[in-house]
Amino acid sequence: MKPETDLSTLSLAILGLISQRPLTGYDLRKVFLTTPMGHFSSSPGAIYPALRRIEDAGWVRGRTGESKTRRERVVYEIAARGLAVLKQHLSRPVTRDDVIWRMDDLMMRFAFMDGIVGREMTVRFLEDFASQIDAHVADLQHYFDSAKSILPACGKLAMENGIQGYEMNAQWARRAIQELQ
Amino acid sequence: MKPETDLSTLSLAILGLISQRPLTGYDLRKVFLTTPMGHFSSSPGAIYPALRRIEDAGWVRGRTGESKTRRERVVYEIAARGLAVLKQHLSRPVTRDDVIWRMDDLMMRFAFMDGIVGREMTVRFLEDFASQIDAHVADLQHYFDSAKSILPACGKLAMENGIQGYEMNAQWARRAIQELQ
DNA sequence: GTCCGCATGTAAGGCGTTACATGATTAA
DNA sequence: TTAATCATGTAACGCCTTACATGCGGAC
Repeated sequence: MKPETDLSTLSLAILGLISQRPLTGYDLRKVFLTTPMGHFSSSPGAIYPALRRIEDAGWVRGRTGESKTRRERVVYEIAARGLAVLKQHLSRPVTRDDVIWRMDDLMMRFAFMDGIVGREMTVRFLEDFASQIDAHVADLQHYFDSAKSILPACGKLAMENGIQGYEMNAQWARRAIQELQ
Repeated sequence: MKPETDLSTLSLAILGLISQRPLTGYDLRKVFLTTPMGHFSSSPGAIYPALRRIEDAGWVRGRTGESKTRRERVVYEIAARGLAVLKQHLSRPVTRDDVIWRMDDLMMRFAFMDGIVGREMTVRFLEDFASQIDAHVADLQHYFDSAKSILPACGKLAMENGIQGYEMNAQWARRAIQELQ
C-alpha cells in the first residue's frame, strides 16, 4: 500500500503553490510558464486533470463564482488534509534513491518548506541531502576510477559533469545550512 | 510531421550503447543497474518494448541463437539506418528548450559523440550548449533579482541552486572544449 | 535438489504530451 | 470588430512503472 504522501512531482508543485495562496488552474499555468518553476507542464492537459485528482483526494477545495462577472473561474485553496499530506511529504527522510532518481522532487520539497515545516526540519533535510550525496559521489568516483581507462573521451567528460553536479549540490546544501542559522 | 531523429531519452540511451558494441536486452539492464547511466529504467517493462520499437524502425537488428546452448538470447547490433538516425540526432543544434527541459538528453547526446560525429561537431555542440545556458542564466538572474524580495527563504535558496547548477554546466562545457583540443 | 542468476517477456495502470475545442472579456 | 488574453476542459497517444510470469543453467 502506497503512502498517502506519494505525490507526483506535478501534484507536489501544485499543492505547494496552492498552500502559499489560493490559485486558479490558469494561475498555475502562468507560474509554470513565466517562472523558473517552469520546467513543468504548463499544459492544460496536465494541470486540470492533476487539480481534479488532488481535489478528489480532498487536499484542495475549489470555489466557483466569487468574481463579479459570470466568467467561469475556479479558485483552489488548500484543505486541512492537503496541508497534512504536504507536511508529511516534506518531512520524509532523504533517501539515496531520491538523490539518484528524484532530484527535482527533492528541490521542490525544499523550496516549499517555509512555513510548512520548522527550521529544524529544514536543516535536517539539508544535512541528510548533503550526506546522501556524499555517499553517492563516493560510489560514482569509485566507478569512475575503475572505468576511466576504457571510457571514451566524451563519456569520461559526461561522467565528470555528473559528479561535479552532485558535488555542487552538496556544497550548496552546506552553505544553505549556514544561511538558515 | 516529427523528424525521424525524435528519440525518447531511453531509446537514445539504448541506441547509443548498441552503437558502441552489440548488446542483449539483459546487458542493457545491467548497464542501467550498475553504472551511472543508471538513472534509467532498467526494468524489463521499459527496455524490451523500447528494443522492439527501435528494431521495428529498422535501427537495430536482433540476432538469435549464436550461443552454444539453446537458451534464448537476442543480441542486438546497430543497423545502417540506426547509425544515420543517431548521427543526425547528435548533430541537432542545441536549443534553449533543450537546456530547460531536456538536460538529460543533452548530456547523453554528448556522451555518445565519440566516433559518431567528428571532434569539430562535438566542440560546436559544447559552444552552443554553453552559450544557450548563458542566455538562460541571464533570464533566471533577471527574474531572481526582481523576485528575491518576495521569495521565501527556501524558495530563494532553491533558485540559487538552480542558477548555480546551470553556471556549473557552462563552466564544465568550456573546460571540456579545452580538453578536447 | 534447491536457490540464485540469466534472459525475456506481458498486463494494467498512471500520467504527461500534443492537439483540439469552446466560450467570455478586454484592448486596439 | 477583431485579435489577444482569460479560462477551462477533452481525446488520443506514448511511454514508463510496477508487478507478475516463465523457463534454463550452474553452484552448493
